[in-house]
Amino acid sequence: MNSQDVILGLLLNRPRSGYEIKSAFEAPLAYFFDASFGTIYPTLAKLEKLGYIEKENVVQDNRPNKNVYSITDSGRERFMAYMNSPLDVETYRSDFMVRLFFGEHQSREKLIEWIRRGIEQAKREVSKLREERKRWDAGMSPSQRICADLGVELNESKIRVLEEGLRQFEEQLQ
Amino acid sequence: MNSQDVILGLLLNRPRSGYEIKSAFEAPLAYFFDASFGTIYPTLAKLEKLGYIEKENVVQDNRPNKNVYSITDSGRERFMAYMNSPLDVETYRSDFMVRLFFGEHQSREKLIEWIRRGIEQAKREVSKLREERKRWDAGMSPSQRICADLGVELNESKIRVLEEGLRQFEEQLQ
DNA sequence: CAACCCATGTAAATCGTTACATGATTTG
DNA sequence: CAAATCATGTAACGATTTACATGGGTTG
Repeated sequence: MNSQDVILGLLLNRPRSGYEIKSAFEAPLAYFFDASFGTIYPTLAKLEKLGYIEKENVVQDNRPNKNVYSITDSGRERFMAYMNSPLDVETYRSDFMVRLFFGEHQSREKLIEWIRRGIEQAKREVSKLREERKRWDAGMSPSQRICADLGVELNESKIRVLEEGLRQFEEQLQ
Repeated sequence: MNSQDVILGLLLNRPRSGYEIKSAFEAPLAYFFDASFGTIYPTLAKLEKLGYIEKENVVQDNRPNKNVYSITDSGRERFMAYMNSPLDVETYRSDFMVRLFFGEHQSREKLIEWIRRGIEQAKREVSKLREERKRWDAGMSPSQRICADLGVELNESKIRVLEEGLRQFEEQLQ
């Protein structure tokens, strides 16, 4: 899976501009894949060159003009080939957890501080995801609802584990 | 955070060869960061050139010789600078979840099949992590235990959410 | 009028994966 | 004797981030 596959998937629903694709990377999709403008625009150019999408320039009155891309039959085929290809292995990359892993090389106070911040951060994330989940709920497919739920659940797991860890660190301080 | 930081962290405990570093990427660390030989060896060469680590060639009888690297004072400083630098944002990249997100473009049967496999996969992962957690438990620091617990918990969350999703899909089939 | 949103792109640099290349030793 | 483990590296390629560059329109 790469940005090509995901962008084709987004264009399968409806034509979009690069800017609109960027804003489609919100929860719940953003939780599992994200791309910046520096990826999106070159990828659109490449997909067009490959014949998977077509560009149409749309003139707007009150806003800058935009290039709206739609998926072609060839693009649909390519997307379906991706959907049936072998799954990539999942990766969860966490600087925060790596630092915890190396926590022996920090003071207990600092570790406690880190964990507290991690908990706060995860709580903010849960609020954000729940809010977005409510906001998009009507338009979500059943499988998208699973994605949204997982985003929330993963963060809640994290909160539970960190709170339990924090409790143990604090006990040892007394 | 990048492979340089993580490798320095591993060398902080004890000197290791590239091959030994690779095998240090097991649970729970591997769950949050991983590196291949193609990353490890060039990174070691770079770290040595930068003066963060030192190479010693160790001759072995029954095995091929190896290059064992130890961290220098400069390397320790560099690692501590990393530990106190701003946190990178976490990324959870999941091909599986992205395909679920685009699930509208698949048959319900296929989706059910996918979700079942996802559940099985997560269960295998839980077994593996629990086993490794038991195996390393004695030698783990308190914060490493948090890492190990989180690996298990995240997978269990995933199993719960997928099982609930599966239930809903199956209901609709009847 | 400042800040923010809309809108598109490029270029350099970094980072990492995969495959290739090699070879000794041990274990079943 | 085959397979697995130990051991080190390179090279090509692909992917992505970050910063740069530009500029119109809207909103408070």
